Amino acid sequence: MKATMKDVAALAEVGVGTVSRVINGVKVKDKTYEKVMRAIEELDYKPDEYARGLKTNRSNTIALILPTIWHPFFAEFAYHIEERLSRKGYRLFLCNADGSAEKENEYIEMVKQSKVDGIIGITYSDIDKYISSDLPFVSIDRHFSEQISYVTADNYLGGQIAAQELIDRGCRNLCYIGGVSPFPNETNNRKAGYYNVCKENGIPVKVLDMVEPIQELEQQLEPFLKNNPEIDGIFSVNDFMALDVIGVMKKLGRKAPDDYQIIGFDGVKLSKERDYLISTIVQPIEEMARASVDTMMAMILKKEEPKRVVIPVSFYQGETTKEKNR
Amino acid sequence: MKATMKDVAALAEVGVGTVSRVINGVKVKDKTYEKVMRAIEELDYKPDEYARGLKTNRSNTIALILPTIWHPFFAEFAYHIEERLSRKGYRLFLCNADGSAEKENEYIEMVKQSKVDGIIGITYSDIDKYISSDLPFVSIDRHFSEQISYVTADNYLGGQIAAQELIDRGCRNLCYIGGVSPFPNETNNRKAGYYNVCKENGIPVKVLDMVEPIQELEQQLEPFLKNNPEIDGIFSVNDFMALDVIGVMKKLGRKAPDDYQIIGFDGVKLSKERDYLISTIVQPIEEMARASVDTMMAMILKKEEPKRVVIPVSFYQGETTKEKNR
DNA sequence: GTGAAAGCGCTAACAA
DNA sequence: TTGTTAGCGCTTTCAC
Repeated sequence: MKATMKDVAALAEVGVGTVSRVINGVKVKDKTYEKVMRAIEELDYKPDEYARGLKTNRSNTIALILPTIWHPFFAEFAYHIEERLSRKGYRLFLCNADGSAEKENEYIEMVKQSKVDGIIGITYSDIDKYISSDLPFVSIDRHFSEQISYVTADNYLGGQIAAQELIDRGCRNLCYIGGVSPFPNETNNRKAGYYNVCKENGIPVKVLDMVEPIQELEQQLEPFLKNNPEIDGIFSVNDFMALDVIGVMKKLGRKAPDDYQIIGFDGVKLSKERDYLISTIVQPIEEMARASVDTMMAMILKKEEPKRVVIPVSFYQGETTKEKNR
Repeated sequence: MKATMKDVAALAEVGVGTVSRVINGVKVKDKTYEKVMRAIEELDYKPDEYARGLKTNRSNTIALILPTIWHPFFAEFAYHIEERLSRKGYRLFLCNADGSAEKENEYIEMVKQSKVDGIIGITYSDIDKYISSDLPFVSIDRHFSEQISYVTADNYLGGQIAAQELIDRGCRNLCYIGGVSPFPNETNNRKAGYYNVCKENGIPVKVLDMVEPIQELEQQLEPFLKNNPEIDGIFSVNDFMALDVIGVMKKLGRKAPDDYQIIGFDGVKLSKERDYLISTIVQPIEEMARASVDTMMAMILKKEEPKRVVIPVSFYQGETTKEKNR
């Protein structure tokens, strides 16, 4: 039988209010504290979070809504979020929206009645309408309105860096390969930053923008790459896309970094111990997770206003670009 | 202001008990049902899970304890677990134990007072001592005692298949590359199955077993591979290890599948859409997740006895083994 | 500094 | 079939 606060109070010969005070770190007489702690120990008492939550309307739980945990970028993000939350005594609800706006909203609804203290979300649909303003919400990589906090990597800067690094390595015919989503998102900024630096340097830049969700990727990629053999530098919207491009190029008998150079985006790693897969613009995922949790905590604990956090990115020299000449 | 059951009862002009019945699907008069539903709609009423949990001692929440979500195998597993649980109206607590027995136990403790309905765990320490027998627990890939359910892939079979496939492809000097953990686990069976098939066929088999946690992997791998140049077939304990072996072999100027052949284990994919990385023994992760959730549900809902589930594995022909001659 | 008591929103037993 | 009511285990006034 699980011990309750009443049992503890009885054994320690105090009132339940006093036990509650001890649990919550409210000052009591040293002697009383001792007695209560001994009783807690003896009975292996653990406060019931549900009874507590019913009273206080707090749950020490954050919901994390992701497109899918089955992707190294989101998995790493979730890893860091969990790590920081657990350090602060918070639990994590994991929610895979699975690319469906419907499931995103279902989760929002579910999570509301689950009494979570806040939501951290990488979401693609128009979620802001469903967020009540009193539930702290931190959006990753997506800017809604002034009412909603967001944390994002500096995508525009990333595009700029990618262009500059390719140019510095001798590329003179650049291209961008990405997708267009029905929902506005930050990846457009990657393209814009890239494009502008190309223009400033008078470098021609071709663009392949595929409509998402992307069907028959290879059938779109192959003719584009075949018809534009002059391309010697590629920036792709993310690392996975870059892997696909590399695969198609291999079929065409071209190999990076000798025959062309390519830079991805994200800085995906298969696990903590493994390295980046290719040359890429690295998003500092751990920092983003830290910023998200800090922002969340500020909103929950100090009732602070929503914040906007933009975090710089950096270039990682992998095996798909040449060493830079100095 | 959030609506409570009392508000709904008042608006519908019924008692709270009736509202509760409607919510819980207990039969009431059609007319009454209508009235209550209209009031629920009108007030946008959502039952408070905490009040409900306090009363019923159920939470509709399962804890998933993993070494780390930041690994494609665990991420895929978590993905499928979440998917199936959410379909059944359950929520998922994500817990990264991070390779520490301490953190595993902390989570067990935390989760107990969080009133989860059950725990699904891929754990490495001696967790069984801390599991009270009344909390449903499903262990993945690890067999504790008769009191505890487990779901595992058929690791022994996987080892056998790996040996047979290598032999069928003309390999005559095999080796196994893996690690030894201080905690007993199922990977030993992979090795045993492999080893036995080699013996039965009179094929010599070298073994490199590194002590976990593995330090300076390359410094152990390189001399072993260099000193045993006759090796033409390798089975490694998992896909990541295989990638490391492939990396070192590349340095030594040897390439799969022409210079040697290698088979991994796990069937890791970077994401749902992407393919397996190498030739490998595929664990049917989705099936394992399904079996785990089904077992959990049977224990929670029907109070069934613990179960033992072993699921077959299969070979995937990737680019690190030759086509089989027929 | 501490105990007594009200009540958070719900379920389930009981009575009608 | 339905309404009334007693708590689930805790926090938090309010007196003392």
